[in-house]
Amino acid sequence: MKQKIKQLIYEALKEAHKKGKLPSSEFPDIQIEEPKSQVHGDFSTNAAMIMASSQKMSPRKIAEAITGNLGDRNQIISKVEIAGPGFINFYLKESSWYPVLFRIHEENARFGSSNLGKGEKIQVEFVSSNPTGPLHVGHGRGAAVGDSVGNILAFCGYDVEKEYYINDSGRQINTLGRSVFYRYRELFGEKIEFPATCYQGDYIRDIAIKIKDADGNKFLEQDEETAVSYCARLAAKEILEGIRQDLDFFGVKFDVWFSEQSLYDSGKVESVINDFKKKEIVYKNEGALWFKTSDYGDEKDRVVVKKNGEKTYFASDIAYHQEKYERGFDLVIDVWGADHHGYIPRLTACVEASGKDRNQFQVILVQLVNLLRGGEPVAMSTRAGEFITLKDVISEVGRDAARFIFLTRHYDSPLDFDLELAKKKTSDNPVYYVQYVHARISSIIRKAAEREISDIVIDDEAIAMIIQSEEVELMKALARYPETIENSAKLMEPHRITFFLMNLASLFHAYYNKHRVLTDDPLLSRGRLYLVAAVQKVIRNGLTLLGVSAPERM
RNA sequence: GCGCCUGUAGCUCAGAUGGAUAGAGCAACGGACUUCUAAUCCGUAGGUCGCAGGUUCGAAUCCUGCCAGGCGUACCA
Repeated sequence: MKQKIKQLIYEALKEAHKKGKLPSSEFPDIQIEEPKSQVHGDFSTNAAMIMASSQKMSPRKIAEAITGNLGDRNQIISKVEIAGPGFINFYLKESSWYPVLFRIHEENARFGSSNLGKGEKIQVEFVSSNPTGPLHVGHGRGAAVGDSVGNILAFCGYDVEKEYYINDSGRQINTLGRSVFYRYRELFGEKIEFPATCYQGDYIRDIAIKIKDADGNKFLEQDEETAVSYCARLAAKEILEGIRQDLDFFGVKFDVWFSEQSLYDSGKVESVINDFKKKEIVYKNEGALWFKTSDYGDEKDRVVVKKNGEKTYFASDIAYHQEKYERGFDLVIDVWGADHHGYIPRLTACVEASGKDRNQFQVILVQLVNLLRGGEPVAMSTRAGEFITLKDVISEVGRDAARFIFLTRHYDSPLDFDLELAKKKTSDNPVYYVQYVHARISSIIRKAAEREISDIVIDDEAIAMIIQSEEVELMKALARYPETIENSAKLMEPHRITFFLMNLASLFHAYYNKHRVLTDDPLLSRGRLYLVAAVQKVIRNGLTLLGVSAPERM
């Protein structure tokens, strides 16, 4: 709709110039806005004000030249006025919104999709939690954001792959193995002072018990290194399986599970380091090998190989990100917890060193989640192994509520997640508010079927019945959906969709309370049913992008 | 110290690329179910957009400085 108005204005500008009303034929990019207040029309433009200096005319004179030459072939405008310093306000006819409804019914689940991405290959990597313990709430937020961003980008014509990076190599895995091994020995009555650096959670003991049940005391007789390494492999596999299940439970699916260890096994890490040596962007100092990340804007250089010969986590990260581009991605998006933000410059450096542009790499930093219960912080001590896992949260509040709440904030701001609030089935809880719209409309459609108006079809007479101001507001909101999706994709901000849905829901509930859809007048009923069914389709469409279900009944 | 993020109603937060009188929800108060689901709606009240300058027709939004909070600043992951 904005585009249509914009086009009309440009045509008017050309026309006015042809008639000699405007001296310059240079027309800048004008903006069409939806005024906050109804008294300023359905749309307004600042075109006249922007052009004041280039046309060397007063804004009001320019505005007159525009309005005087406005053509309206499709008869969508009911009134145009010039207001304030030179705004031009457009008032549209109710009927100008009807095509939006036609499109929604025709495109249904595809409404709002686009070819913005033109098939560009994007990888979204998220969660990527170490397989040393279960997922917690923070991972849940990352999962909800990453999954949804992936959905939205795919909807906008990008070729998206979702990936989970498994940190199954290095010291933390060794620590995991030792943790399990100590618990295992304890099971045979050995008194062990359990190191504070080891993982404390009960799940470690559970794995030890499994090993004991399967293999008995076999590992007590082997040398420690072999036993630890076995425990590590088994525990990591076990925990990763749990993570997969939790994510599945949360409705998050990955296209690829990528193993860090595989980068070592294939020699990729080694070859990247050699490559960097050849390019002389790494150097030796005090026995360690450093990457000159400061040449690429990092505040200082970073170690790739430690003095003791061990490779740092950064080493495999360099290899990993290079490998991503070799798979043909035009853009790589990493979703990280905000506490990792110091890592961005050094990874940007490695992307640039690999010959890629720095804007082919983007990081979404998701802020912390504070878990509350009834307004009080929930004690979370990883060290003592006392924490509420993502699985606990989902079991308690439900998948839909959890996912929706994670997306009710810009990822940039910290989120308070209140378990009591998330469980509440009232208007405090926005999920149900939105889902309720879907259920209510489903109910209306069922009732309509009983009255044998099962086919939601439309004709000119029926649709012409849609004239109430609440109905126009609904249509205006629906018309905004495609641009909401587009902005959400461009900025990678799923919460824009969440807020759109809450707003649409609010308009619908108000309408529902004021007007009946099914009335004694069949024509009116058909028209309203058509409108309401469009609302339902858009609600379902949006919820799907967020990974939330759209129930028929509640 | 340096870097990143945040500061908008009592609380939790929206306000992309500057637009007209800054918006929701919760909490408070008062109303609406013989009618398609009251998990809903309507109304009232609530503001120095952290502070101070600057840019311009016009600033919550852009620039500078300051204040407050969070996070980071490892040969940890």
